[in-house]
Amino acid sequence: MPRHKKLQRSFFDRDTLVVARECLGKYLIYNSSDVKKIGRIVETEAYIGKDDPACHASRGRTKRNEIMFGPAGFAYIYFIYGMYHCLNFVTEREGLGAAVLIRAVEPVSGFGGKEANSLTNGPGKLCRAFDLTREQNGVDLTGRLLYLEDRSEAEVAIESSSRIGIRSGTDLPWRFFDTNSGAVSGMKKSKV
DNA sequence: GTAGTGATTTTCT
DNA sequence: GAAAATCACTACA
Repeated sequence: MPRHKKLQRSFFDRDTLVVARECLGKYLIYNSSDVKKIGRIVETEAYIGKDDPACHASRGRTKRNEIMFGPAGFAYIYFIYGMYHCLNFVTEREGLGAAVLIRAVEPVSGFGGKEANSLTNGPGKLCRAFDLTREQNGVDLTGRLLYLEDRSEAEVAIESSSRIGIRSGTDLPWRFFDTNSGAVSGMKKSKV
């Protein structure tokens, strides 16, 4: 059985909630100039255009969220709060406007020797650690630069809760995280 | 220890 | 002009 299986576009081209849940435990690989950065995904959130007031796509297609309306398997990276970026995986069919927000990963390698959880335990922080900016917006997740690997490890203990950091739609339990990881976010006292 | 607010820029109304 | 899928720092108990 193949140990390091690169995820194909068919992985993303499914129900957003399923993709969000199955992203946990997968490995995010980013081949920047010379350094190969690897992180294990431990926390995600689902954003689905229809019926989701918190989704950027819920108020129609704009230039910023255009990527989300495209085909599955691409990276949607947006700039927020003047200083941070957030990484998403576009899911489902073209024209729907759905994506999975990557909220936290565990550093595996490529982070200057100091692989501390505090480096990547938040949407803005992990983008800073991976050096992701809007230049990577729209990158093909099945290409060579940025992709996911399935390393068929032991099953992940998954838990879900309401999403963090949004003002509407907080009643939807569309946040998924690895209960055994010490790298999940939760800025303040986000009670579960 | 917890709680609150400022930073800083893009994007949309 | 206001809000935004955030984070870090400060104040106070």
